[in-house]
Formats: sequence, C-alpha cells, structure tokens
Amino acid sequence: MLDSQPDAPADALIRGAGLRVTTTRVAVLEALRARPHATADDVFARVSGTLAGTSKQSVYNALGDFADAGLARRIEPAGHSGTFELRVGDNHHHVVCTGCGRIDDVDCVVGAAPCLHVPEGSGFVIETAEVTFWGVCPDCRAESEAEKPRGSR
Amino acid sequence: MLDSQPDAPADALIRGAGLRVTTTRVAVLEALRARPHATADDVFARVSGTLAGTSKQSVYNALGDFADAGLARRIEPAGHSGTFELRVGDNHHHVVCTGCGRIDDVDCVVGAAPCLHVPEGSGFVIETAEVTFWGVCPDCRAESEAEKPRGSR
DNA sequence: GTGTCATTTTTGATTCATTCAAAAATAGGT
DNA sequence: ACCTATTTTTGAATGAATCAAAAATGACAC
Repeated sequence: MLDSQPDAPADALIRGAGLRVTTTRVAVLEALRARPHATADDVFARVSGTLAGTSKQSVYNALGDFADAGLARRIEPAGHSGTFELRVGDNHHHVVCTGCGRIDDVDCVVGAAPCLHVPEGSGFVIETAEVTFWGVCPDCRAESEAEKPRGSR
Repeated sequence: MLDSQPDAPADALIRGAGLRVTTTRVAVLEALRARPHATADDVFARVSGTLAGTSKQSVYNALGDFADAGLARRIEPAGHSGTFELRVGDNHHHVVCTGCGRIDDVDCVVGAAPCLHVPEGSGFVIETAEVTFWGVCPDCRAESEAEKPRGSR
C-alpha cells in the first residue's frame, strides 16, 4: 500500500499495487515521474506523444486506479482541476502559485501527520489535515517586477 | 471591505460593500445567513421559494459579486462545488465530513492569520494558508455505528 | 505456446458546475 | 419623473469528469 520503493521500475510498482501492467499505465506512471504535479490533461499531452491511440479516458482510468491503489494521490486546489502526484504515504502539503498555477510540495513544518492540532469540540473525528499555501512563485514575481520596475505600489 | 457589522440589515451590508441593493442580492444574503456554507444550488433552492422568477445565473452573479466585494468568501473543498460563506476577514478554517459533505468552521488553533509557519526556501511569497480537515461528523458517525452495532471494524 | 476469462482500453455520449453573451429590466442619482 | 449604468434574465457554451457498451489485451492454467 505504501510507496515503499518509489524508484523501482514502473512495472514493478504497478504490479506491486495489485494492478495489471499495461502500456498505458506504465506511460502514465512515467509521465507522473516526469511531472510530479500533473493534471489528466498534462498526462494525456505527454503520453499521447509516445502512445499513438491513447484516449483521455484511459488516462483518467489509469490515474483513478493509481489513486485507488494508493500509488498516487489526487489533490484539487480551489480553481484547479484534479492534479496527481506519486509522492504518497508521507505527510506533505502544497504551495500553489496564484499567478501561473504552479504547485510545489511543502514538507510538513510542524510535526508528524496530520501536522496540525486537531480541532476539539467539533464532534468530528478527524482523519486528515490538508494545508494549502497560496502565494506567488519566483518566476511570476520576477515577471510582475519587470512590469513595474520601481518599488511601486 | 471588512465585514465590520455582520449583523447589520442586509441592504446596509450590500450598500456598504459598494453594491446596488436589489431583491436578488438581499435574498441571496439572507440565504447565506440561514445556511452559512451554501453552494450556488443551495442558495438558488432557497431563494427560488420566495423570489419567483429568479435564475441560477442571478445567484451566481450575486455570489460572485459578494466575493469580489469582500462580503463573502468562496471555498472549494476537493470534490465539492464552490461553497460560500459570509464569515470573512478573520482567520478560520474548515472541517469537511467525508460522509455527508457537511462543512463546519474551525477557529484557527495555532495563532493569527495565516496561522501556520510559512514554508521557507521555496522561493514563493506566501499570501494565505488554507487548512482543511477531513473527518466524519457526529451524524454520520452515529449512522455508521447503527449499521454495525458491535465494535467491529 | 495456446486458450480462456477477467480486466483494461477504446469510443462516444452524458452529466454537472460554471461561464459567456445579448437583450430586457431596474436602481438610484439628477 | 428621467436617464444611464448596473443588474437580471434568457439561452447557449465550455471544461472537467463520469458513465456505459463494445473491442482489445494481460496473465494465468493447461
């Protein structure tokens, strides 16, 4: 269940997750390795280069199967479409650029998973805590500074 | 900009936010007061009772205008559609029930906004930190325990 | 290796939330 | 009461994701 050997060959990982090894799945896994935060569209764009007759539906299938099998995780920052990552089983969070949408990982800064104080008195039994930071990435910052060179506003 | 008088009459709030006062907007605001975490559909269902000829589009308009004016905030937990709340200007987070989708507020437990340590070294300039807790609400817990009475898993 | 069957992929249509756009209605200052 | 910019209505369009049935394929037993 846990991604114990993240660098193992794609087919071993897929088989280890209890899934059949297919060309589509291998290609999707490689695509996720090449782009650690990818949407179904991103993945499809990449795999359709090598696999000729692939469909977006197959990519959705593979990504969904990976997520179900615990091989991948699906995140969905507000205003973004579903995004997948292979880094699972640890506790980490995300920074999302409000300019370009770039997503980076953020290691948990406080403690172990879930890294936050669980709200008490709500009556909820908390399973996970998800933290999303919103900000501006270096590239977008450089770009916006190029537009208004003075330390204006 | 800040929701300085959350209990003021609806029309005063709307006008104070720089928006024209219309029956639609008043009704939408009241609906948000009655249901502090409502989707556009929720709001439409409620206002269409009193306002006969309203359209969902008008609700989207009003909610969008409220959000732009800082009167309301739009959140979007993964797998949920856009949800609006009137509580703005403070720093609070959310618990989402994985069973029924119910959303409750959670006061910031660590400190002031943004209530978390900002990740360093990422190069991002962080603007906000958003925390979402996922868990099971009391109602859903009671229901699932009714199904399997024994302390079974 | 071959056959078999469950799983996977393909193809195509469908749903849902949301946005776009143009015409009709309305708020609020003059 | 009038005028004009804003808002609402109406209807269509988009994009992400899901559903469903038929065709293809992986992996096991023989």
